[in-house]
Amino acid sequence: MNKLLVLDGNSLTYRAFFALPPMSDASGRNTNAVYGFTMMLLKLMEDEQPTHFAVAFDASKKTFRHDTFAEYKGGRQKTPGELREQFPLVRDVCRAFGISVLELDQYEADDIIGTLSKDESFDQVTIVTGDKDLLQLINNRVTVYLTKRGITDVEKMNETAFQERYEGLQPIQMIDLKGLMGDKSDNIPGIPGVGEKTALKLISTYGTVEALYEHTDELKGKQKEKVEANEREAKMSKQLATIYTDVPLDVTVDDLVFKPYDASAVKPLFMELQFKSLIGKLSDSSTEETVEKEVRPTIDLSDQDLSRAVLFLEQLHDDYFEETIVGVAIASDRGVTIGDVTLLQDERVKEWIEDESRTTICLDAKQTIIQLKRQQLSLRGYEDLLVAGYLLNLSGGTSLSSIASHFAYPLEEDETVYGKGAKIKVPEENVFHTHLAEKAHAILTLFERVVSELKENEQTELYEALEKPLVSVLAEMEWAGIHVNVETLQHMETDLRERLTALEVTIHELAGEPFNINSPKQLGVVLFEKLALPPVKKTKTGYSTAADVLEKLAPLHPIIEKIMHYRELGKLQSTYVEGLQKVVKEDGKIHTRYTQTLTQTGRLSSVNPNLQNIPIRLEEGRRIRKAFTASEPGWVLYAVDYSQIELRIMAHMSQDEKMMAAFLHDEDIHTSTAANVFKVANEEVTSLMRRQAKAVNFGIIYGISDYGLSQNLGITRKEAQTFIDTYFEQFPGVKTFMDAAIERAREHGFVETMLKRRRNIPDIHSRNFNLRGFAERTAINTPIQGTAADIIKKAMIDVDHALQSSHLQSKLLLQVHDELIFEGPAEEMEALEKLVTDAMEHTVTLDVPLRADGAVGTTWFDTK
DNA sequence: GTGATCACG
DNA sequence: ACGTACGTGATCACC
Repeated sequence: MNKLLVLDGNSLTYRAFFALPPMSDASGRNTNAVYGFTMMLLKLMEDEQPTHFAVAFDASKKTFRHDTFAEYKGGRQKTPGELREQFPLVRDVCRAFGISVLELDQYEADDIIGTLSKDESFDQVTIVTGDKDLLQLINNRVTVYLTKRGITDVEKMNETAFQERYEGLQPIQMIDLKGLMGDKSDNIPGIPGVGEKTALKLISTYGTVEALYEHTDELKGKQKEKVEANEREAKMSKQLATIYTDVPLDVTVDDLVFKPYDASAVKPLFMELQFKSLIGKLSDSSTEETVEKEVRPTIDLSDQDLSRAVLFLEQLHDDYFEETIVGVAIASDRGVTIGDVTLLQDERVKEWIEDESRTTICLDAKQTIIQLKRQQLSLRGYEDLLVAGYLLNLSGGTSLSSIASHFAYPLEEDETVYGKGAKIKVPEENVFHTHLAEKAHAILTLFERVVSELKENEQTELYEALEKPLVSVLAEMEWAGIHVNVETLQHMETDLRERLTALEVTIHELAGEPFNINSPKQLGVVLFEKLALPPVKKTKTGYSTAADVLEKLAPLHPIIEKIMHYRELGKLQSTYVEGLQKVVKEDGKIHTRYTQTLTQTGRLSSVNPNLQNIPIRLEEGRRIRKAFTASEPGWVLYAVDYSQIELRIMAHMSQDEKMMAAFLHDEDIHTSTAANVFKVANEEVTSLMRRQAKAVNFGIIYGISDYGLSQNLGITRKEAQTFIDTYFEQFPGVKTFMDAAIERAREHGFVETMLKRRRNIPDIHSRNFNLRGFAERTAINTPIQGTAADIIKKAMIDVDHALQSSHLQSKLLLQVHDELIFEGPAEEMEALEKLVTDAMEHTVTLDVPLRADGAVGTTWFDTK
């Protein structure tokens, strides 16, 4: 059986050139496109095992198509010199493998491929290209492999796949489709205003362009006009798109026979091109022993140009306290060096990393700093692509791939290279090293682009003075960790286990049967079917058994109270008592990781474990905090939080007179709000009035609605609405501020914080009531929550500077949104308290004062 | 992997 | 009439 493999040389070389970072050989020739093409070649030879093999190239001069249409392929970007000079090398590689190189004056590679594909001496023909035009050649003998993103990945298109993609059309109808829709990249005009959708419809109705023009009387309106006015263009476009299959090739089938290649013929060329890692892939096993394992550095580490270069440390999972480094990439304008973790111990590399006079561009500087610390290396001058990209508030989150796609930079997904889930692994060396090189090069290129977009947004200072310096502050906090007394947790575990077992027995007795209390489904059946309690609320999947529902049911059955208690203790046990013990490291500490590039508002988040949601509201849970202590004998903890920071920001931003006055007079804000809303003196405010005013104040920050407030206070919507109306009457500045925030979002499509942090709010114009309502509340909440985040971040940097220039040993350990937790020698506490509260209260100046309150304790529990 | 629940600011 | 409070992460059950 004859099997022909034919490659579109131009298309694949172009693809490789743009997909790979620059590479060069010893004599300075560019080789990235040759390298990519060669990888593809090796893979195809192995996968396809062809009996015949050819690579077709475009003739460099004009083709017969230009006689038909002078502007054919007009408006194309000139081929860059760095690419043009690589074509001869690509041909050399083909010849070295014994593959026929075909090109012919006046014809394009497409036509040569078309002609070969029609030769019935081949039982099977496989065409590899990035050009969809070639799909017209598909039939039961001919398959087209289209290149996808990346180098060696292809999409295999046979008749079935084609019809699936093009709604039942025959492959040959591709030319009719092109006739109508044209092709921008080849400058084929088609019919203006007709795109893929319309073209597909017309061709599936009439079959061909010619048939369409015999039935134009069946068309209507604008479409009829457009089609009729462009008959000449459509027919010419079809002609241009038609691949010519009678090229006078002077090769015979026998000329194309492909035999196992002679590795000794290829090896010298690979040596010359410095494709050392590819030599190992050649089929002759005798060559393998001579291959050096390491990828040869293409850049010189002592080079001056490395004053700004990328250092990228690859991990398979994100926990940089646990994960090993699986690969290292160093990239500059001069090229890329790839290695494994041992590269970091190379003396030249070490010196380079620790050189304070230079800047290291990182994808994730905090990850890099911590991983280097684990290797006893320290990194000072850094840039952080993810942190910078985060500030652009791109849709789809912050990642290398989202930043790449924002700038239309092609990059293979990690998932395609490493796999996902349980099967995630480092692929074979070539694929892996290519991917590392691509990523490192992407980081280098994208960083500059992000920086210039930040400048356009006036966010340069936000990055330079806030987010960037915060990275190393967070790294220090994470590295320090917080000490946990595991014995305390063990005692709680035993105690809770007994109480949970007892509760479980009681609940099963009350239910009359054993069931899994932790299963909302089973619990729903017991409560609402067996015990016939009234279902208050439903979820998508069934009855709701959430806390607010249980609260309403509590008076109806004694089991409810037990379940509520069981839930409370169960949560403490599994999430905190057991969960925290699992993440205590050998040093007796917990090292959380802060995510600086996740939230939509600018807050941090904390993972593995989350130390920003340690219980405090309920006494039972609050005891968890007894396990958190200082790390040295004689040291204590100090916790300090901003008092009402969000409402103070609201007062400042809204300039509401009454609200500002309350803070300027240092009044209790909820009492003051209550006095205004209920129109009584401050002294006459009852605890119920204060509680309700507090709920209204929270509602204000969240972008209030009558429904939300009524749910929170357990009152009717009407009553809630009355509260809101009275509130806005008393605080008209707040109302004006809220309306203005929504208006700003409508006008600009985004809202901003005090320090120019941005959040895009596309849904503000939605016709969907829900989405729009949500967007409006976001427009109100984000500037407030986000400004609070700006302020505490700035305070952290100020505190860090103040501590560094002091004689104090105290360290910042944790941040919990509006609260900072420190540890230090007991005798330092007075000085620390002064230094910290001073920095926090004066890091920015608002039109109302900022207040920070703190307390010292031997455990976190005691800092109250 | 998703949804429900609940811990925090 | 519509059906929500803003922002997170961990655990469990269940498909």
